[in-house]
Amino acid sequence: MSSSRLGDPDKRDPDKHCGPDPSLAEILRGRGLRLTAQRQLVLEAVYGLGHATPDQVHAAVSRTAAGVNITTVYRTLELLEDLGLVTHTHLSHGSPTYHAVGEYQHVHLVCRVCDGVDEVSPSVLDGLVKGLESSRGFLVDVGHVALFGICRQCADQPASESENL
Amino acid sequence: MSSSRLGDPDKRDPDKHCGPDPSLAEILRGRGLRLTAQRQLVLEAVYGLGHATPDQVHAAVSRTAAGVNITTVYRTLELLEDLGLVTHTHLSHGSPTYHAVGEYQHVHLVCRVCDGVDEVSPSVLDGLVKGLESSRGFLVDVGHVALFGICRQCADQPASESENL
DNA sequence: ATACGTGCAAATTGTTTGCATCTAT
DNA sequence: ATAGATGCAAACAATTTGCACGTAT
Repeated sequence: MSSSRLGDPDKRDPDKHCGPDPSLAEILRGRGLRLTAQRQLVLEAVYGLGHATPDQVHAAVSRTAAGVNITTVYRTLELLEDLGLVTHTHLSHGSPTYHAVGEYQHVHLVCRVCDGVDEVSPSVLDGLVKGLESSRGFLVDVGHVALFGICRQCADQPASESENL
Repeated sequence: MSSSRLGDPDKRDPDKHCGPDPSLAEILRGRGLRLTAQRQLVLEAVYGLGHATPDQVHAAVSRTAAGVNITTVYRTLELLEDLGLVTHTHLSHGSPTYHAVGEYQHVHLVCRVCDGVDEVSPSVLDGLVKGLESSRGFLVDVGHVALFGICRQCADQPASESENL
């Protein structure tokens, strides 16, 4: 509890993400909310991790500034989602996966066998999206698509030696 | 709640599901496992419900035969999944959703606003599936696709009066 | 008769809530 | 100075596990 060097927005590549970190303050201010070290850290963690569970975000944040409570991570993720800076999806079991909005969009390919998560361009969905929009009026949230199945490696293997991670 | 008519495989439309209920016994036997009332009930519940959480399955089973423990439902769902009779996906938050394998395939359209779940034919995915298979060698599990977005009704509305279910 | 299955309760794990304290503004 | 934010602990909810009893085979 000495002087924690928390107020450090650009610990990582500033141009690595399109998310406007500097504007976080403005967005918060606009709502009468406060800019805190924790909020910057959580947002940075989401940017840096690509996609991560609350627990993983907490771990990442803790690496930089120990003492940040998991409760705060939950609350902050919820807030950031409310602010439109991040969203979450459910890749496989358990905890939700958060990722930055505005981050380059990608579709998740989750392998049922090895649990690996791959990413592809959302353009693969173009046809599908148009089809559903015209036939059902359903607007697909391209940024949140997760497709489950079997990846090439696991499909090739005899399905028995998939014990290794 | 007197004599529980447990051993009753076709309480519902026998041709409503392609899942071979009668063969459950054989499948179990083949593995040295036992056919029990609970297992039949859980399987029937999944067939009847279309897709449901463990809790909903438990409720449905309890309606027919009170006293079946939620623990057993969990264990049985896991077993049935292992046997290849059911699978689960994650539609929105929380608990997983189980549904029968072999059931007519369908793609879920989950509305972020009203939380409604719609279904469409997997044929809408044909192009996508082929594309991913050739480009990535990824075999999409068509039966487990959930697409999130906004349904027609919610898209039309001014986004404020979406309070009604 | 015997091993598998079930129910019950306790243990885990993930997430939320209440409240006193702390701090950005 | 003051309302909002955080940390801590307790409350919750969902799922899993251990174990003695029950039952399909």
